[in-house]
Amino acid sequence: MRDPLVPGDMAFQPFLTNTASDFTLDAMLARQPPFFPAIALTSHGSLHLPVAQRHPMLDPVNAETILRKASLEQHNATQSAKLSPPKTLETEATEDDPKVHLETRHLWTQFHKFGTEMVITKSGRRMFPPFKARCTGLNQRAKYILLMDIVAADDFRYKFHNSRWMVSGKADPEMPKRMYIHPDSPASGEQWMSKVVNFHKLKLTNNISDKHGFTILNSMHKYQPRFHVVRANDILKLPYSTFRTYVFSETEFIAVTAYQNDKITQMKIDNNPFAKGFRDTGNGRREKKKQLGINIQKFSETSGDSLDEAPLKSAGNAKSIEGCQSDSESGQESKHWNNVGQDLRKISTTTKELKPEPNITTFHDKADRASTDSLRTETDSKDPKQDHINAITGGMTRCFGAEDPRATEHFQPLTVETDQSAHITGLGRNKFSHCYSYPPDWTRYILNPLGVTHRLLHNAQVNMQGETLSSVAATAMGHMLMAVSSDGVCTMGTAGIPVSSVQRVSGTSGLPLNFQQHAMASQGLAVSPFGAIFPYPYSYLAATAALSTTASTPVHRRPATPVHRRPVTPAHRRPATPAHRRPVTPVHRRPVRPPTRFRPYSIPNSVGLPDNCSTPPTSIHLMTDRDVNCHTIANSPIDIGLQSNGAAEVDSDSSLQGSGALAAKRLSNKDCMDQLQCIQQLVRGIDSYQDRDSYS
DNA sequence: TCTCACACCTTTGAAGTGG
DNA sequence: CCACTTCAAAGGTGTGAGA
Repeated sequence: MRDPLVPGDMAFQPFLTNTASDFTLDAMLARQPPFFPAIALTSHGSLHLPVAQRHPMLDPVNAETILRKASLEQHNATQSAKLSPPKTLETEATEDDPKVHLETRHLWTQFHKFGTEMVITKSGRRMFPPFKARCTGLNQRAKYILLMDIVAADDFRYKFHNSRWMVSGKADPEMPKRMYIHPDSPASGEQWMSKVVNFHKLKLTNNISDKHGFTILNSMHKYQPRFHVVRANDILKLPYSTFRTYVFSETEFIAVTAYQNDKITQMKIDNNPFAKGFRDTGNGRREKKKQLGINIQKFSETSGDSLDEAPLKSAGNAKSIEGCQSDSESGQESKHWNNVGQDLRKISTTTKELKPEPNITTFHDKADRASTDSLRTETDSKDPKQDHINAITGGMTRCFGAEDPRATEHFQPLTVETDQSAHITGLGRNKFSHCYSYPPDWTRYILNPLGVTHRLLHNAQVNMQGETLSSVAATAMGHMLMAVSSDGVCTMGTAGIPVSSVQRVSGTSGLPLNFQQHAMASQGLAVSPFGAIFPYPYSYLAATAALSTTASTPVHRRPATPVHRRPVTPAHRRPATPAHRRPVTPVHRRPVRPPTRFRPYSIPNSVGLPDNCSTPPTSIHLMTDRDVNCHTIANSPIDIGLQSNGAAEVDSDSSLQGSGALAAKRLSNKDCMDQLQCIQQLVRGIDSYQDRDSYS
């Protein structure tokens, strides 16, 4: 299936007029719908990103039918592929078989039961529950880049009415899509598998002009996070690398600017440590509120009235909350997830039976943490094949609410590969890829030596977020990552694709994700000129160092103590300052404080450092049955070419990471260098614009 | 429906302390 | 020097008033 191109459906303007001639626009338009929003420089030199318009809806019924058929076809194809796996240039030693387990599934499931809501603000909010995954089946020596993005789950706008989410109309125009690269990327499979991959730094915003690289979402719209595993030892190889996409249906959520469902609010308060102040057991306003409520209730009881609802949280629940409390944040997550992992290891080896779905509901109400873990694991052990069958035959549920009967656990991977041949041939694949936002011909643009302009379009977005990005780094990442987000054809893994997942991702109403403008923004992540990725505090430093620009205070930091802060440390914090201690004056301290207090988000050093591992290496293969599994059918021909070009695909020498020598080695590919140089030249113009803007 | 100031909380890491 | 404690800044959270 291929979307009809509707002329004028989306404004498509070249970002820089002097490069417009480089862009094979005609060829692109002839083959596929445009992907990019119109981007223009304002008079101040800042970038303006109008919201892209949508493609007219396809018939939802047709779309579903096609999706279902494509999924079944692909399932059959992959089954036969199992019998005779295709030969690729990958050696046996480097083969991998990634499986991904959603570590926070129990939380997600709880929230999903009531319709997960995610608050989005202008300044950006984290996701809660956090998206934490555990990977297994990776090649220990190969390097991987892990990414996450959030796509529209359907094409509707929702409203919360009568305590349930209802469709309230057609979706608003989509926001520019951005992908978040895990800050540790790239890292070896061993490193990824040795810990839980946490995407808690991903932030959501509704600010369309966001410059921090946060993921921009529309309020009151439903979204589906996706997890991508890209086998690449260098960020520059992303567009040519094999990558797989994993969708967990329970991570679907609705973006809101204010919570609608009180149950969700309460669950967030109960589970998010940062919201501890609002717990009934805390000293926050909620307690006062509750006290007030109790008084009212007492008054009501004494006066013969009764309240409809008992407090949501029982004492037992509070116990559970405390157990979950340490789950969330990075400081203690290692310990916690180590514990969880141990629990899982204990149980997962013995629970292989398919458990009925109601267990999920059951453990919601369990106060005892062990019980929750146990039950969670039981649900985790569901047979993935059964999942697949259910997904195929179970229809396409679109409901999303407290009465959501779906409660599906679709963990079959969506394998997305940059198999060029698949772009051109294979109608079935194209069908699917189409539905899954990977334009069939994308690789051509990656290969197209003249295809610089569309990269710049995405450079624009990368540069937008970044005071933090060096021009070269941003440029390199911009085009590469954008390429990944749109790259390749989605082929299905051996296990097939859950229709409902596809449906949600692509939009049942027929919205092809081709129309979503993916731009890899990575939320403050930057790529060094040599390909290493840094979190933005580092990138800030790196950028200033690399470009010798004047350092400015990062915009995301508060320049001074906020007025709303208590000027004096609370008494409970300083109850007994020893008299023998020298009084510390802030003036004495401050100059010493570095410009950023962020701890470097270190490249996982868990190799050989088990204490830093969330689980010991011995546990890495002890995943439950329901973890997703898929096979690589083929690598991108481009990828293969690069790999065979002398650059070490399996680069286990992490000590060289980011070094100039390694960078030179990595960039030995002439094409790559040429592209980079070309982009560098073109982006200088953007930088000058930005500099002028920042100093004005 | 959204924005913003706010109180309350955790996280973080430098400074301080004592053995 | 090292382990530990203290403490303040940074930043994450839901609330609630107002637009």
